[in-house]
Amino acid sequence: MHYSLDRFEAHIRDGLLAAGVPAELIEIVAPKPNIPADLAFPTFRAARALGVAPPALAQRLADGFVVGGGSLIGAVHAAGPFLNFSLDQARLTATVLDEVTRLGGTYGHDDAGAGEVIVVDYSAPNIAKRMHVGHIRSTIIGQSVVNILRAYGCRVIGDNHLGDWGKQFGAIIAAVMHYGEPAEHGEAALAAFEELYTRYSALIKHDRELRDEAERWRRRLEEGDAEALERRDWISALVAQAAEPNHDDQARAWSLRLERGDPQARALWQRTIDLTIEVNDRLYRRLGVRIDHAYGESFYEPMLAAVIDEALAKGVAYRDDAGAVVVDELEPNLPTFLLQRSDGGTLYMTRDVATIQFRVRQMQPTRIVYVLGIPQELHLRQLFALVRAVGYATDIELVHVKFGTVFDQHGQALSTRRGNMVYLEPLLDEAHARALAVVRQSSGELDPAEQEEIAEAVGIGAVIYNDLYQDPRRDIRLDWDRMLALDGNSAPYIQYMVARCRSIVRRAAAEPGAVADISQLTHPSELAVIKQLARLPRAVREAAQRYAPFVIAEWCYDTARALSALYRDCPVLRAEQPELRSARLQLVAATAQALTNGLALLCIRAPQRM
RNA sequence: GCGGGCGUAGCUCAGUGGAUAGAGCAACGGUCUUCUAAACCGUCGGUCGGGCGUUCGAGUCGCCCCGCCCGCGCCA
Repeated sequence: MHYSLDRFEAHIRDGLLAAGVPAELIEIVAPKPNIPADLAFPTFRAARALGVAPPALAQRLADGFVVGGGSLIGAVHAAGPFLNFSLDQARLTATVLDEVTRLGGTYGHDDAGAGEVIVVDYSAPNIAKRMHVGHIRSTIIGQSVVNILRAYGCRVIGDNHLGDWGKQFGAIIAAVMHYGEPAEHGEAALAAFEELYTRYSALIKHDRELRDEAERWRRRLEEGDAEALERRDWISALVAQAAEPNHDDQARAWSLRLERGDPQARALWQRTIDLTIEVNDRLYRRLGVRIDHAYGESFYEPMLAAVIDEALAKGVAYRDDAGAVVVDELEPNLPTFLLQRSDGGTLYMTRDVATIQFRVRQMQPTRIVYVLGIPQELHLRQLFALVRAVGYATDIELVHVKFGTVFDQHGQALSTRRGNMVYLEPLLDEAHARALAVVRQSSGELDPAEQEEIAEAVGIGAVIYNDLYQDPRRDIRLDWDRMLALDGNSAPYIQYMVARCRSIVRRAAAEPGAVADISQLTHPSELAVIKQLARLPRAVREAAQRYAPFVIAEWCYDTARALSALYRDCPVLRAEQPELRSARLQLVAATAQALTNGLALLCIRAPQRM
């Protein structure tokens, strides 16, 4: 795909080559915004190689630069050691408006990623739990990365690696066996499951404390401690009690029974999966999230034995005295980890290895991208090292798109037990409610159903944008006002600008228009918007290469700001000339289109009215 | 201890070797008889955590410190 700025850069490169600058010394950069140029060639390196002073070289190149016919280069001038290039504004305007109008919803999209097949692993909520603010990160960042990679031309397969297996699920079954199955429906049922899980975890913790205490006394007894000797009988009873199968053992036992197909365990397991998916789907729809597959950890159970055997056979892992399968010293400074528990049960790691093997066989990806939190970094490093060592994914790029942790307003980790957990559904409802209050105030004339629709797009857009507008590696401290902000650098600001454009276009449609004369678009505010539109394709490429939705968010925000200057400076419907009015109308329509495309990559909808 | 991340305006953040380091929020002051005031304009605000180095050029790269966060075998 060759967009206008690509041709501009190509023309500059050709001109420099023709002037005798060797290709390897040509470096074209975007100047700082305060420099009155669109692209620049810093001559330092070339000047040194050619044995002249940089300003002299810049001047010589500027004097002799040949601009071909039809070129997008408007002006070339030396500024000290820099050779600055400005766009031919009339040609740029014509080209960009043509591109946006012609491509519509695919303006900004590319074919540079063609040939890539990328599996993106994201969202991955746990079964029998509600999604909370922590999950929104993987879900939203993941979906946006998927959208961006698709726009880049890659074939993308999204997979929701549900947490539906392992000892954690064994604990849920054990808890249900202990307390009985919740009778509630929907989200309330998930909350009830969480409650059981939390209570059961407390029992496990209590058992562990008991075991520790028994161990302490046993040791004191061994050492001939006087008090211990006196309480000998009590201690042996304590030790015996601690040695009994406890709640943790039961959780592990249930995870094993589940793995081995126990009908009772499987039936309960299936019910909770169905329940969780039903509840989560509603949230996904609100967030504009669609994930192609949801195989889940359980799907890989039949492949695990072979994975373990192969790791053992290849000498990458060994079985220790207790029966656990250990992976050791794959790389310097890479901590040892397990592939199988000593009781024969499998682990997160085991299933992740099988998952890679399956994806490679089934989907033949060129890349697998994990959208996972920073705390999982070590796990992924171990996983990647292991599959390389076993030879499962030798020529496949394995990528960790990482993001920081969400903390509460005091910097404390979110936890159900602390009572500071923020769940996704109430968060979205709150965002909707706040947006609705503003809609009612400023768009009271619209009918209530449309007000609801706008509030949903705006409120949820605000929440999504809050998660996508910055580099995701930073930790986030929860701040409701910022998360639900409806002004400043926020989705509602951008949506509002789009709505203004559409309002103008709507009003204009009522009256007949003249033929547009886009050569009249010469106001600086008009040109600023046109240049912004020209930059979308580059933003898409950069975002795709960096897995960075915030690059798109930044483009949207800058474009919206440029638009607001246009709105201030250049009346559209009351333009001085009918031909100018039509030209501005075309520009405004193109801007709304490009912004809508950008927001779509972020899973944010742009309402017609606000 | 080892490994990873972060440190830029009061707060939240851009800035991926180039020119005078930029936004938003907050604060203060202005702008609705004129295409939507969820907006716009202005003011205030910086030893880029500290040091040394590499380079024609460092917020950006390397090394050493300081501070905060995270992770490091039978959870996921």
